[in-house]
Amino acid sequence: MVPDIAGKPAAGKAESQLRKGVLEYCVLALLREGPRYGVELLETLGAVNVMVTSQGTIYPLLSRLRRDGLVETRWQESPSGPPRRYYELTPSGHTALKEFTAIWPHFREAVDHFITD
Amino acid sequence: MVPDIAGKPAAGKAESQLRKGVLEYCVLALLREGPRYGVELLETLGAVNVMVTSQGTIYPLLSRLRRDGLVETRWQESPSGPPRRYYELTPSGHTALKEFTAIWPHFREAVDHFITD
DNA sequence: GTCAGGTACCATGCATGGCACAGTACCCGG
DNA sequence: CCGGGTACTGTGCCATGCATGGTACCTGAC
Repeated sequence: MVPDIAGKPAAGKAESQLRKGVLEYCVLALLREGPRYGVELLETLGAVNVMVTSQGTIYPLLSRLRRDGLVETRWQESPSGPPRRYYELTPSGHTALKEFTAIWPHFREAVDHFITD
Repeated sequence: MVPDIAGKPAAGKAESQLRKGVLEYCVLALLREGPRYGVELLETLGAVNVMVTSQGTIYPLLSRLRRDGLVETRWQESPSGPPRRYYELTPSGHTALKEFTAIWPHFREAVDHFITD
């Protein structure tokens, strides 16, 4: 067993719920710039405080994306260490990402509207 | 049985997941301006497209808020129709709302950061 | 060699929260 | 007294983040 990334011990309940349904699209967005593998995605997301997450979140998420045909994968040797599974956007993945980027601004402004009196 | 608010037949999967963990605080935010009852909250939220939801969402949510001590309620007669249960923020509710409004900007910008290349 | 430690991946089970569906109760007008 | 509108409640499903507990591979020290 390996303890998850050092950082903070995972955020509060609210953050966790916020990530639901967003993490998926953040991952898709990262893949827009080229193939990435699991741990790499985990670290890139973790670079932004509020998106810190764990392997227990990322891998099931990536499996779902693969199951739903939004990404494709291929194994590739690592220069040092075990082989890595690289994830890559499919056309469906691009479409899903575009749909989200279209919705997100509306959602964001809706929340702003209610939160800021 | 009563069909839910006319409007659209509920949005897509993505919207539904986005609402998770946000709806709760939108409701708290609305209560900041004074006591409101269930159907009223439902309509106010529904005025913003992306927040359209149903009784099946609102009432369990309100029950949770009450269970967790974030709101208090009192019954009040309606000028026409069955009595209404009015919801009101407790100190805990105010605190929870403030915590969320502190987190939300970070979250919003994190998503923007990833989504917009 | 072999073995400890780091890297990378995977599977199971839980809690949460939105939602569909179904039901109850009250009030009014005809 | 009864149909329709208003308002509230409960149950069960599903998706998702997360904790937990692995497995497998590689490298370097000894």
